[in-house]
Amino acid sequence: MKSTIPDTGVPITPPAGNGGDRQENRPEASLHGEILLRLRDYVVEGNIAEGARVPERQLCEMLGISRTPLREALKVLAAEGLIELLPNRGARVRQLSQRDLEELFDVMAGLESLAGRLACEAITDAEITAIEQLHYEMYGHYLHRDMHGYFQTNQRIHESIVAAARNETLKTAYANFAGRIRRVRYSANFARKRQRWAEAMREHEAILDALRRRAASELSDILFQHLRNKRTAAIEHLTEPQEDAPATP
Amino acid sequence: MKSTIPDTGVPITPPAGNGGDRQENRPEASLHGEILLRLRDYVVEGNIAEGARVPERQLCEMLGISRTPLREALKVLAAEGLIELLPNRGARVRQLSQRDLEELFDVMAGLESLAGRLACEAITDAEITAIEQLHYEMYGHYLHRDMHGYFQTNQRIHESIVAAARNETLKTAYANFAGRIRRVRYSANFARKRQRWAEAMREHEAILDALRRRAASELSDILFQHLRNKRTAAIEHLTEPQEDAPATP
DNA sequence: GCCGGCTATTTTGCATTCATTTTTTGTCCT
DNA sequence: AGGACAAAAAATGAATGCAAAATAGCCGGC
Repeated sequence: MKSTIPDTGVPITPPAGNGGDRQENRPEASLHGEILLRLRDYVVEGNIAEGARVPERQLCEMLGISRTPLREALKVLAAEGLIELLPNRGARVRQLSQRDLEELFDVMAGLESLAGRLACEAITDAEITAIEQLHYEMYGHYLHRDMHGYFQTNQRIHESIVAAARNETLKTAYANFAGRIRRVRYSANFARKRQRWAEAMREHEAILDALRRRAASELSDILFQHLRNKRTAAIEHLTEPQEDAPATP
Repeated sequence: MKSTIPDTGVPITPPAGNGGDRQENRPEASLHGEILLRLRDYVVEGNIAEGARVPERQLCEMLGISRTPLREALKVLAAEGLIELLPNRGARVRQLSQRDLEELFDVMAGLESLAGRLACEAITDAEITAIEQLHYEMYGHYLHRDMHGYFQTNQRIHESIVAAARNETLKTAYANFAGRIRRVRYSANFARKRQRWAEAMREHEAILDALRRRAASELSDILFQHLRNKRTAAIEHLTEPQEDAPATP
């Protein structure tokens, strides 16, 4: 796997003194960065139908910019897996097949499983307490059949675990994959089955228990299985959409 | 988290019939795709010093193209984490701190751990046999103190496990993270310590054993720990570079 | 002699323009 | 009327041009 770039004979070397360089990390500073953030949200929120062709022209006037920064943002979104770029035929919102979803869920499961493992090494008692708090809050939502609140709190719990892993790289990757799935989650709220719901609560209790004991391997297993079950519920839901549980008033 | 894109009132909908659309997945078809592949290899192979500023101008004439496709490729590489783009100050090869490396290794560990878990569900006997074959081959390299061959075969084993997981999404993510680390691996070949080497061999045997028994959780644990140990060896190596084991004749 | 401010040059960011490719539309022929 | 071909229209891909920011070079001051 050798690089095919013509060697100019001029080795590229650093400017000899860039150790304590300031970083200036503000993606929204440049226009393409701004565009990237807005477009990403726009896509993740499901404003564009799956597989819909998105003419650059139209997006340009929507955003009030020229095509150059837009195209740069599109390339990045494609790299992130949110859209796909067909040569000479424009950008489309990526169509997720059932298989894609399964794969995504499994990867998410792996990442959360990892997060749990790492969290056991670094999490503080205070953080555990905070998660317990969220857990009770979620339990309340469960009792009140408040799906929306339940999901929101559930997400915060999982995010807390990821945060406790003290790994920014993991956190970023997690956010990326979560974004890809969120598109689907927006249109279809799965896991509405009562039975699955109760099961999830029990699993969450097991998670907390393992976390308290800092049982890394065990927590890793539980988290993986928990996400695996979520996956199953999600796929089932997509296959035969309707179920019980009326929408909250 | 609401999108900030001005709503033109015109909902974007798909062209009503794009189910069996042909896909045409050839990244190298377009120029920016070609550039992307070449630049990525170029960076991964370590041809540019860490933290080196890379003027667009220079890269353009190196590649014989204009700035537009180059800039698009740079944006993607930045999204992949290989380089970073400082606003108004150009692209730099991403400087990996020790912490970054630790994080990357842990994420890799998580992904391989996941791969092992999934592989247990889907791997065929033939695939296991193939991995055993690689294992013996690697053992030969070990006995002959052939570091290069050892590493190469080692890598093939790990790739085989990932492949056996039957998850393209995972495979892609794995390749991405591997690329980020490979940069470092190119400049510094760690894990040269004899003791660590022997340990790694034992771990590999345990991996094979668990794989044969399709013991998912167990394999997951072993793989994670294996990568964790690799991480430790790598970090140690970077801290105090030299050790025993002379270069192969 | 060294540091700080000012100007000139370089470099980046974005818009615009040019060249292909694709898609659409219109026409002709069967 | 329906389909095939061809030309027009539109969209994408890449190059160029222009404004703003950053870097470097220069001069003066201390």
